[in-house]
Amino acid sequence: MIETDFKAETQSPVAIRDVAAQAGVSRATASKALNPAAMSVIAPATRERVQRVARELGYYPSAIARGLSRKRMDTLGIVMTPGSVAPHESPFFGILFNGVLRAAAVHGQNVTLCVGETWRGAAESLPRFRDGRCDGFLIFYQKRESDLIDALVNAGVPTVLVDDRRDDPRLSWVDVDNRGAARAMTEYLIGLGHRRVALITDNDAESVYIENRIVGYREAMEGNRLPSQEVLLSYVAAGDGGVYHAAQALARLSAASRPTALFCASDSAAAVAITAVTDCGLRVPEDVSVAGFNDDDGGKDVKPALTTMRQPYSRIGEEAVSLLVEQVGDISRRGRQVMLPTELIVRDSTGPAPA
Amino acid sequence: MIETDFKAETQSPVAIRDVAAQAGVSRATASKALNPAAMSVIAPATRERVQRVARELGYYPSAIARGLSRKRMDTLGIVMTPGSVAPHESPFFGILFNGVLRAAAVHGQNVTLCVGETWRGAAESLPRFRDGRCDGFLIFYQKRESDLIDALVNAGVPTVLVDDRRDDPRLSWVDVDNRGAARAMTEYLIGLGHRRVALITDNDAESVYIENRIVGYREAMEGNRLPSQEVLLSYVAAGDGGVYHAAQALARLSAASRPTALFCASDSAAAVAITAVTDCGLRVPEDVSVAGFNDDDGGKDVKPALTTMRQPYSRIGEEAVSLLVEQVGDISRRGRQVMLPTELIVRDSTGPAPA
DNA sequence: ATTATTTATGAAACCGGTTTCAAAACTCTG
DNA sequence: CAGAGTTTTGAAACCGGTTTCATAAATAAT
Repeated sequence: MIETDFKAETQSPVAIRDVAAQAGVSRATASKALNPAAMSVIAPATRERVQRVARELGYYPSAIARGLSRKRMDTLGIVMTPGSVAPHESPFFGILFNGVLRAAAVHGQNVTLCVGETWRGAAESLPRFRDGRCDGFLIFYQKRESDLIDALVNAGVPTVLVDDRRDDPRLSWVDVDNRGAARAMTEYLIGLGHRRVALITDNDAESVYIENRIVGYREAMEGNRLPSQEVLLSYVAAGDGGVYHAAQALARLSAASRPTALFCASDSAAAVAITAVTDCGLRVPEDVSVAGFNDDDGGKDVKPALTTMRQPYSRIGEEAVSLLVEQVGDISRRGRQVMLPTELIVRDSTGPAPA
Repeated sequence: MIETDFKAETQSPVAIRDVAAQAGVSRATASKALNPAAMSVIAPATRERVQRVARELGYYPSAIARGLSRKRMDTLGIVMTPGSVAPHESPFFGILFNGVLRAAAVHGQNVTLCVGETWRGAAESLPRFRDGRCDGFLIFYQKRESDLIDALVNAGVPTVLVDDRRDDPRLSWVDVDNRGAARAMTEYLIGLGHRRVALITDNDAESVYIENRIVGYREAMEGNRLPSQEVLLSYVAAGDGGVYHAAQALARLSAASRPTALFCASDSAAAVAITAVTDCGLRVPEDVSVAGFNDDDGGKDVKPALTTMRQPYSRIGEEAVSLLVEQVGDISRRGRQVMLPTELIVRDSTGPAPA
């Protein structure tokens, strides 16, 4: 056991009682004099005296004590999977975080990271989610079978999902129309004359948003009476060179059966696909068009610059926060859904189908 | 004002007093029966009864109440600049986060994000750092003039810096030897026969780690009696096409004065530089070698695969956490420094200097 | 000058746990 | 079976704020 002779002072050693004593008022008065909401009740002279004393004494209010009494911590939790900050997903998180953090600041909310150590079996992590630290939760892109969401919603915990449409009417979510966007991208490629458009995903259909992109792709292909051609890679397989190999396998098919367009479910997958195709001696976009999704991975810097579907990540983050804050204030306001528009960004990696 | 008829239940409505009452014991006994540390003091029969009742009632302990009484929240704060999750920095954060989160879990600590809204003027954000929410702070790569670190250290708040060596003996930090690593990379390029090695940074020397990389580069150049050639771009300029233009400007110099090697201070900068150089009709690495730093940006997938200096991000995160946890337990344990080794990863973007 | 109002303040309870310490209930000894 | 020793338990104080409500002080009205 470690012996210590002086204590850390994360929490200021001067409490409101000290301020009150020094200013010659009661704790109640000091509290009111220091809080914007109740401030007006206190006589200006008293208020200023208390505030001055607080400053002089170096008083820092305890968020914990306040939280205990107010039953509100003004803190939002971001729930993420242990591996969700994996390298190839991180650009996305970076951008989303910025939106979330900015919006949270506007609403006067703090943000904390909550890692659910296990996906199935919410029971295990529920205590950490219900310990009062957070007033509500933002859940990003969960696997379909996760029971954490249900557990939280059933417990009446304010929760906003950042993920494609779920059917529980008690659940708030915000996302883009992944299905429509994937359909639009596919239609765009078909419109360029491509007949063999292959889909490569670097995340399997366990994620709802990927599932919806797959469906959107199929709708477009079927709507045009074209056969679909899909390579659905798991998250890990994709990170492990899977995309490269898949793209190369497709590129090596005979000219008659080789897809003339590759629709990748993420920008990073698209970047890899371009490399793979080029390595096979084919040109992008002259021989094969390659399209991405997200517009998150510096697609401008890829060569050729990536055609992709832009997600309004900042706005997604902002909307999610405001939906959540609303719900924290009044739980009956849950069950609202926001669908944000995507934007087709045409750059140089796609072109007319080869004659 | 919004009227609400039923309340959110982030915090469980059943408190320890309810468990105690239902189990027919006092709050004190219930508390002990439920806490691993004190559990052994309670008679097995009583303990089990209390635990069963707690389960049946759906009791979730309040971290807030516990924190107030224990004066410990078991929470570590990660301090970051508002823009530090910018797209081109995010891969790095993603990786670092993983290490931090994993280590925190091992130590039973929660992790929260703290955004300092302003760099100069710690006074402004200090209240948020001293409100008791976090037991200590992890500060990532600060600008040199930031006074937040001093403010925290002076206040006796446990703090660990993830950044290159600082001189305050009260400060704990962990980082790689940026100076040595940059020197090693430069020496490696010189060893390949390059005489004109240019340095491009996508962050100006206000950051200590960049400053040290610059110094390391200069040491190597001067040590070999070679003139240095530096393009130091600010963070924003770099994000704004600055790296591309700088690299292209260098590539367009006459063959006699053109650098034959580009040492970029980050992988993303290196990736852009490769594109820029290629766009000028030069080949990498035959005409110009390009090296990166960090090994964070999927350098394997860049074409040609990037030679770079790998940072042990996971270990950095883990070391930082354990240094901090140690300090939270005993503030006198501050002032420890850990320097981790980097590793030169040679891939295809560098080669012998052209004859 | 007295009473009615308004404004300012503080005593006390509360939020939901933990911890200390004394008392109560056992278990052993002799 | 008394007395000593050990194990269990609970009353009460505490952590540091907020909030309610009654009272005190100041101001206005009669």
